[in-house]
Amino acid sequence: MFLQIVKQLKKLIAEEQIQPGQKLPSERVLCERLNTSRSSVREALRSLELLGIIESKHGGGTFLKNVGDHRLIEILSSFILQQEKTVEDVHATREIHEREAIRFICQQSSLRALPIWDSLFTQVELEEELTRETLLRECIIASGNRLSLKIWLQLMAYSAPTYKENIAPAEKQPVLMLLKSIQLGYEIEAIEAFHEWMTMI
Amino acid sequence: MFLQIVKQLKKLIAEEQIQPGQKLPSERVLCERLNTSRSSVREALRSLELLGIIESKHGGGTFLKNVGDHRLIEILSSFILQQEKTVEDVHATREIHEREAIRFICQQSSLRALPIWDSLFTQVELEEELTRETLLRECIIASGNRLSLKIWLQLMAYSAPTYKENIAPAEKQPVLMLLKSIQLGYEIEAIEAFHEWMTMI
DNA sequence: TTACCAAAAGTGGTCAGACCATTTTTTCTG
DNA sequence: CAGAAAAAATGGTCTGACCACTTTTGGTAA
Repeated sequence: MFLQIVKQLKKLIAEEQIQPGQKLPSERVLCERLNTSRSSVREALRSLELLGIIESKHGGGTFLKNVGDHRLIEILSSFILQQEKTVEDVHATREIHEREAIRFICQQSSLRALPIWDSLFTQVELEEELTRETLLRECIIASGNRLSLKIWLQLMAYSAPTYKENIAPAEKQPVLMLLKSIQLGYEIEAIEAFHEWMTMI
Repeated sequence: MFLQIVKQLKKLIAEEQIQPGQKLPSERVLCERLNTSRSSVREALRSLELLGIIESKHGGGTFLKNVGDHRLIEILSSFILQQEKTVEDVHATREIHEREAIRFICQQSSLRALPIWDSLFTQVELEEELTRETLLRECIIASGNRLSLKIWLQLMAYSAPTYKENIAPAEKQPVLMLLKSIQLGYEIEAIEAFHEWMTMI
């Protein structure tokens, strides 16, 4: 019956045309309309909340969340990680996503034209605060693959704290090379600069 | 507190070393051990059940399910895969892992020497049963990154049924090229053959 | 002893009610 | 009309109860 209530809730959301951000009927109303008890309704609601499909505010109500905010991929990633998290594999897999993002950007001239590259270039030159994590995240965001980004974020959680530190002056050169190569579409050079920089850690 | 209980349950499963198929403590025991009420424990359990992580049998108990049986993918598809972009991302991410596996193998002569390549080569030539899925899986297994394999297996669950079909005679050529290129360490050629083959679908 | 069956205990499924904390709405007061 | 106080609504938690089903236990008969 619990799964049935989840289905009924999905149906109700569709029928009532409840949009993201809007409020769902209260728990007490739901258990009347679905002809069940509040406990059962709550079990279904909490399940949907774990998935990030809805959000409950104490005293306020239950709201439908934005589609993009779903935590499904996050949960999926965290479970895949839990099974096999050999440190080397986590790093290797994270780098897989980083390298492919850079490759993809080099191949797509439209992505290389994004204002982000100029911005990053300037940041490095001016020695503003910029971490490895930020830089790599921007690369993957620019690649436009949101799933890859979500997976990378999960993998990143395991990586060395070195990534959270600001980029040291000594590292400026390879980073600049990396950015310039990406911006010009030099795939091979970008990946090599990327490798060189990665192995400095 | 509900999310906290989910965490505590995951922790408990890890600490007690409960293996897939084994029984979890009963709801009444859990709410004592976690110092909470049965309702709260049930809300957490039902959430994990919706994800397919556990399974409750009426009168029997609650059991930890096999990792492969998780319904994460199923849930994922029913909730977010309705969006075009998301589907594209899944395929793109799967191909990221496939390409990087091939690249890595090409670069490591020790991996290219694995007997699996001769075996696959023979299978294609003899027109034995061989699916795209099997072939790609063998590549990723050979790359030695178990985490990448796990992620790929999850993503593979979405892919077209075409992957489950045997490789047609017309496709033999690019597949042979792919295998030969990998075996010889011709990275560029391998990836191009791989692309050519992928786009045939 | 062994096989079988019934009773008992254990367990998840559902429900009802209560109380609390917080937010929202209404009402009252200046 | 504005602001504050009261009331209502809402989610969060807990307790106890009963039901349906399964597992275990114990005893009885072959």
